[in-house]
Amino acid sequence: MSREKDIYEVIYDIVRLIPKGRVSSYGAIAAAIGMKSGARLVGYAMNHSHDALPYVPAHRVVNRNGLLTGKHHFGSEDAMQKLLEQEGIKVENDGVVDFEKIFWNPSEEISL
DNA sequence: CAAGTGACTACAG
DNA sequence: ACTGTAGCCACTT
Repeated sequence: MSREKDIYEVIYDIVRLIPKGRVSSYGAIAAAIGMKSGARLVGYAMNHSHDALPYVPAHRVVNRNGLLTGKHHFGSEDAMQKLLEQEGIKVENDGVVDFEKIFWNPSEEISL
């Protein structure tokens, strides 16, 4: 347990910064923190996000295709889709509708 | 120190 | 178009 902020915590912060009604991709977040090829790390971090506090809206994070690849980790396969729909995001065939339109780029927010 | 893991991404067949 | 394999990074044991 390092006193320093682990990369995971940084990822959690990014995910928490995702505004309601928007979604982001693992690769985008990874690139935002400087690991443009560390998409897997983001996914791995999300897996631990269940212990992260405050709550991490991991349901707003999808793969590059906009597919709810991590829905299985929410306990119920419909849980993630349900959460997204509650935020006004339409989900169809396990994929976010208009993903490119509601896509939130963390790099732009972080650079600010 | 080395090997294993994972909610990804890209390229090849 | 779809399936399979490889590369990638940081953390854990």
